[in-house]
This record gives sequence, structure tokens and C-alpha cells, in this order.
Amino acid sequence: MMAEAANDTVRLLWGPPAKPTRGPKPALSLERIAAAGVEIADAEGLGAVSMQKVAGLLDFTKMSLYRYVPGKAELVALMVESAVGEPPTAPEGVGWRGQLTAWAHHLADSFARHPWLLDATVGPRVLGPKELAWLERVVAALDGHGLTGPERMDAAVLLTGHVRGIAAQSRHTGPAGNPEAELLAALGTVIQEHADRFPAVAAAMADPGGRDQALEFGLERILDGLAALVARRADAD
Amino acid sequence: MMAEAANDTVRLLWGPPAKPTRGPKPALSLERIAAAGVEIADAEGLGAVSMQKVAGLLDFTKMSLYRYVPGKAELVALMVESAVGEPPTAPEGVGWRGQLTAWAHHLADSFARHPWLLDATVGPRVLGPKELAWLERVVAALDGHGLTGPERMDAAVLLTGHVRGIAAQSRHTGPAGNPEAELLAALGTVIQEHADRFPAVAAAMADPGGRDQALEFGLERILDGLAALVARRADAD
DNA sequence: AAGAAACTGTGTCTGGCGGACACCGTTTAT
DNA sequence: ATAAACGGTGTCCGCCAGACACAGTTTCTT
Repeated sequence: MMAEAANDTVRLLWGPPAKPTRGPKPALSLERIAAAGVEIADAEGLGAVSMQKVAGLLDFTKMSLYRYVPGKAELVALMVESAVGEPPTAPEGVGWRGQLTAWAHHLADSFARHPWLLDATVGPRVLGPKELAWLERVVAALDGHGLTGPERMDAAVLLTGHVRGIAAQSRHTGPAGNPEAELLAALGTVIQEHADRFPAVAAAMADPGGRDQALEFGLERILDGLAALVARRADAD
Repeated sequence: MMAEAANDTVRLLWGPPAKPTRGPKPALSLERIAAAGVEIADAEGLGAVSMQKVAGLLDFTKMSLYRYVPGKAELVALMVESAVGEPPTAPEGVGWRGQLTAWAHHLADSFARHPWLLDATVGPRVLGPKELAWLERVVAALDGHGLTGPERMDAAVLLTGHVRGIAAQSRHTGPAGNPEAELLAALGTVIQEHADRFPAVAAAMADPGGRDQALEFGLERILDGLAALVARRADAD
């Protein structure tokens, strides 16, 4: 049952684009359906995406979508593939460090453009070709520097996790003048009121200093740590 | 409207535990309700948590819960607080690095015990006292090593993001013999079939090497990176 | 040319969800 | 004793994902 659902998703994401068949020609396409879902999610969040709304946006009935997509989970998987898009081409002559930096920034941009990607990519799921292509880029950038295969994968997980964490935080602070500022303000008030219980956090937040450096800060720490490992491995040779 | 919901949550998570009042004495409590929700989520996932089921588990009707909790979002917030629990006490005499290592492992344990915490803690939300206490621990561990306030917060975000990333990945591989192994297998098959398009990933996955080192690997890289920064700041003094 | 087969889109139905609201009984303050 | 406040319940609504039967359309086979 679980396996069948996984197979459905695999077939949808990796299978052939279409097959010539009998009967009326499909009026819709996976691409159009996914695009409609993305449009709704971009505007109102992933929670607002329902079969009804997606179908309505395309001027079809809800049930017609089930001719193309086995269920909502698969629709979301298609939306993710559509939204992440192709990974950026690796910049030339910047070394692995520059490549990973550029990669992380591009990924952060994707999350900023489609905040619901955070919600849509939690939990076990099947990766699509484009998502896997992003992973390929980062693993490839680390090839030939003395890291084992698992280590390269771990490094990719590390980078992805960081970008995700930053993206999640950016939804709080958000681009200037966002509606969730009150939420941050409420939390700030709470921290100040309980400063005795959380002195370190209160002090850290009271400290001045330009914000929005979180992505850069963590990225530099990670890359410094990776560089140290690469250097150690190079010495060992 | 958004602000009111935030205030409701703040009041529930931070407000006084109860007030003596007129009328019948409450037969339920926030603690029992949250515990029931956690029990369901642990057993069947966050998606299985509904007001119906929570009330049913307590032998009450769904609507009675609304006398205690404004809505489902607030219930989930209580569940999170209940599930994360108090942060571990910082080990003595191990330095900031040892403290952060222990902290990360404890947090990873929490995620392993309650996988649904990953789903429940996506998106903007108000932190509860216990969750903030976890944050306090990590920020406090970095006090007095030359990092600015924002940098200490960034470091906390970095660590949290990594542990989350590992927890998310662990749901794929999971503790031995989990039902989602097929999902990983399906992805492995796909990668092998398309090894030409994803050579680096295919090679990395074909590489032997003990797994389950991902948490440790990333943690070491992050801590190495932080140590380098700390050392640099110490030199600057 | 004719029928069978396959496919697409639709309408209807079910079970479950979060939540609004009116209601009744209980408890406490006045 | 009375009035106010409060706790739990039953009913209702709109929305959701999805199952299923059905009608119309196109193409393959004979």
C-alpha cells in the first residue's frame, strides 16, 4: 500500500511524459495542473491548495484532476518539481567553495520565492529528477577532494539543512513589512518579560548588529569546517 | 486577526496555569489534552491528530476541547511544548564544544522520539517556554567567546537546522526495519537507473562506508567552523 | 462501414475534518 | 434565594479527499 503509493509517485515523476492512446485527447496536462497548484500555493500557502481550487483555476471539475494525478500527495510532488526548477549551472573557476556558496544562495532564493516548499518537503518522500539534480550539483562539487561517498552525501544534507533552517527563519522576519512581523514582536515581548529565565537569549537579541547575515554566517562556518577536513585529507595523502 | 491568534497562543503557552473561578470545575486540563494529542501523534503521526480523536481518547466530546483550547493550532503548540520537554542540563567542564555536542544529540533524540515534531514546527509560530529554554542553552554555551549576539543566534539556528535536517533524513532510513525502507529502495533504484544523469550521487551512494554518521559529520564540521571563528576572535583581542 | 474498446470529463455520494452556536445543568458569589 | 459565570453536549455548516457510475468521444479492429 505504501509501496504502491511510492511507485505511483515514481512513475509520475520519472515515467515517460505521455503515451499515445485511444479516446479523447486530454484537455489538461500535468504541467498545467502543477502550475496551477504552484500559483495557488505562492499566493495563499500550501494549505490553500485543494483539488477544488486547482481544478477551479483551470475551469475544470475537481474529479477530472484524478484522471491525471492519483491523489493530492502526487500533485504536491509535481508542484515541488515544478517550483524548484532546474539547478543553476555551476560557476566556473571558483573551486568547490565558490560553487557551494552559489548553490546555497540559489537554493535560498528558491525557498524565498516559494515559501511553501518548506512545508511540502517535510517527511519521507520520493525525490523528483529536478530535486535530484540539485543534489547532484552539490555532491559533484565535492568530488575529488578526499571525501568518501557517504561524507559527500552528509555534506549535502548539512548544506540543505542549513538553507532550510534559514528559510524557515526568514518566514518570521520575512521581507520587509510582512504580516508576520507581529508574531516576531510578540515573541520579542515575551522574551523581554521573561529575561530572567532566558538571559542569554535576551542579551543576544538586545545586542545590535546587522541582521539577515544568518545564511552567510552559517554557510561560512560550514565551509570552514569542510575546508579543514579537506585540508586534513590532503595532508594525509 | 493574525495578531489575535498569536496572542491566544502566547497566553496559552506563557499565561498563568489556571484561575479560580465560578461554575463547575473543569474535568480536563491542558496537560491531559496535550498528552492525549502527543500519544496519537506518536502512534499515527501528526496527520492523525484531530479534535475528534483527541477528545475520544479522553472520553469527551470534540466540542468540550474548545473550552480549553481556542483551536487546533494552539493544541499543536501545546503538544510541541509537551513533547520537547525541558532541555537537558549542560554537562560540566566540557567547554562550549562539548556542551553543544551534547545539546545536539539530545535534540536529535527528541526528534527521534517524536518524529511529528518536524511537521509541527514548520512555519512561523510562537515559541513556548520549554522550546525557548532549549534555545537559551545553546546561546548560553556560546557566551563569552567573542561572538556578537546576532552571531550567537545565528549559530543556534545553524545547529538547529542541522539536527532537523538529520532528523528528516532519519525518517527515510529510520530505525532498522521501518516501513519506509521501500521508499528509500525505490529512490535507490531510480538513481541507479538514471546513473548517467546523476553520476556523482550514484557514485557517492555506491561508495561503501558506515552510515548513520550524518549527525556526527555535520556537527563536527559546524563546530570546527565555529572553533575557527572563536580562535580568530581570540587572536584579535 | 460498423461495432467494440479505451479513454476523458462530470455528477453524485460518503466519511471525516475544524469550528460556530445555542442550549442545559452545575457551581459559586452576592 | 437569585443571578451570573462556566463546563459539556448536540446540532449544524462548509470544506476537504476520494470512490464510483455514467455519458460522450475517439480510435482500433474486424
